[in-house]
Amino acid sequence: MDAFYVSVELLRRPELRGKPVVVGGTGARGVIAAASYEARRFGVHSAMPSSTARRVCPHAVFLPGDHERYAEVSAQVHEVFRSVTPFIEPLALDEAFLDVSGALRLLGEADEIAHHLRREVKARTELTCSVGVAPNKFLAKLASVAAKPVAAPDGVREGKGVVVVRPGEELAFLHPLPVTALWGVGPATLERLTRLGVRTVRDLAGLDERTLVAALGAAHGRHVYQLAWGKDDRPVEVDRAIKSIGHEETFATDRDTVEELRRELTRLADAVAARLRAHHTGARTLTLKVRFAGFHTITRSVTLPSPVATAHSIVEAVMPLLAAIDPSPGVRLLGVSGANFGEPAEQLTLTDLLADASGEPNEARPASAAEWQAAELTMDAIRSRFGTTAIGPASAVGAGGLRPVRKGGQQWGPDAPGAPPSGA
DNA sequence: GGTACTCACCTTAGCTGC
DNA sequence: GACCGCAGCTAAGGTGAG
Repeated sequence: MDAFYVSVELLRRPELRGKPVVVGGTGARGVIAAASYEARRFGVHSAMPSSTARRVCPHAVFLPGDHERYAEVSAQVHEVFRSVTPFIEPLALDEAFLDVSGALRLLGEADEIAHHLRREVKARTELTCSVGVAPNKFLAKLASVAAKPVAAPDGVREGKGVVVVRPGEELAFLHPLPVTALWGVGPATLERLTRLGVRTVRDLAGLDERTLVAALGAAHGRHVYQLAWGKDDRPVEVDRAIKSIGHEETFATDRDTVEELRRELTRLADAVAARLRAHHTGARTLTLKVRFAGFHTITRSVTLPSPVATAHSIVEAVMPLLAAIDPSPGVRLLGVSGANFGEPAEQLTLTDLLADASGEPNEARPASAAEWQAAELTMDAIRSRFGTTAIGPASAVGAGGLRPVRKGGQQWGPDAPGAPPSGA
């Protein structure tokens, strides 16, 4: 999708069409999620700090993001995809790989299918998308980039909409591109490649594979070398199982006591646990992430004997890691994630819980793991009926009241004080 | 001096068991 | 008993994508 988040906002605000519009964090610590092509002319791009964007494009209209709305539109787009093929690998809310090799007889050549998709997406959502067609995923991705509109300082050029790379044309398409076009070449790899005199994909393809392995490591070096020759045999994966679930949050102001951090940790753990239970799984490895005021970031992890799926168990396991950290320099971000999935040791259902409700009165003793699980299952039930703000762990409540964590709820940084919350 | 969130994957190092 | 090589696991950090 082209400038997806901005395009969705423009459906509600058509008077902003043709103007520089950006979507993202409104607070001092926010970043840009998407910029209209008119804003990109001034150098605004996604992941740019909002403060920088305001400086380089002060006349742009800044809008908070609405993750839930984008997910709804994304679902509509994916319905269009499913009308063409069941072989879909979602890459992001606004991007997916489609294996259309099985639809060729029914719908025509791949480029005809691409135009069909663009028409259907436009008819369904009023949004435009760009489609890349190629023999493999990596080239299709690059072709879709080549199909997009271009923002130059002198104006916005309309994109081709569809770019097809036919078998035999791969290297002619690929080799003139800058090496940063390759998947896996970010700032760190670029610096190493620049030291080897590499600027274009052609330069890279001209190197010996062993040279690349020496410079980038075995896996990365071999991978990048294969890509430089247009080789990518990864299939379109329809059911990619997730391997980790996590939440992290940058605070509007730094936290500097363990007690404050414990409250934040409980909120984050509650959100992680709820998602683990929604996936009917638990996590054995728990990772704590702390970013200090100076942006130095550390991670600490622990692997448990068996998987857990309650906020209580997560906090209990991670709290010693947090307690060993000195928060006095100020902590700007806290995160917690779970991985190494497996079935949680004690797996109650809501039915078990209701059957137990007639049991004996509680004594003055700490709650058991099963009781914590029962309590959190009850929270799941209440939230599914009354919404995520209906209930939360008491130990997570701070001066600002209950602030539930939702996936994507604070995607682009803390809101500006006084501004309407993102998604409002 | 400013840099979000989520997820995947890799590298390196240390430890353990065989 | 000491040592070596290897595999497997864990921990921490880094890189990259969208």
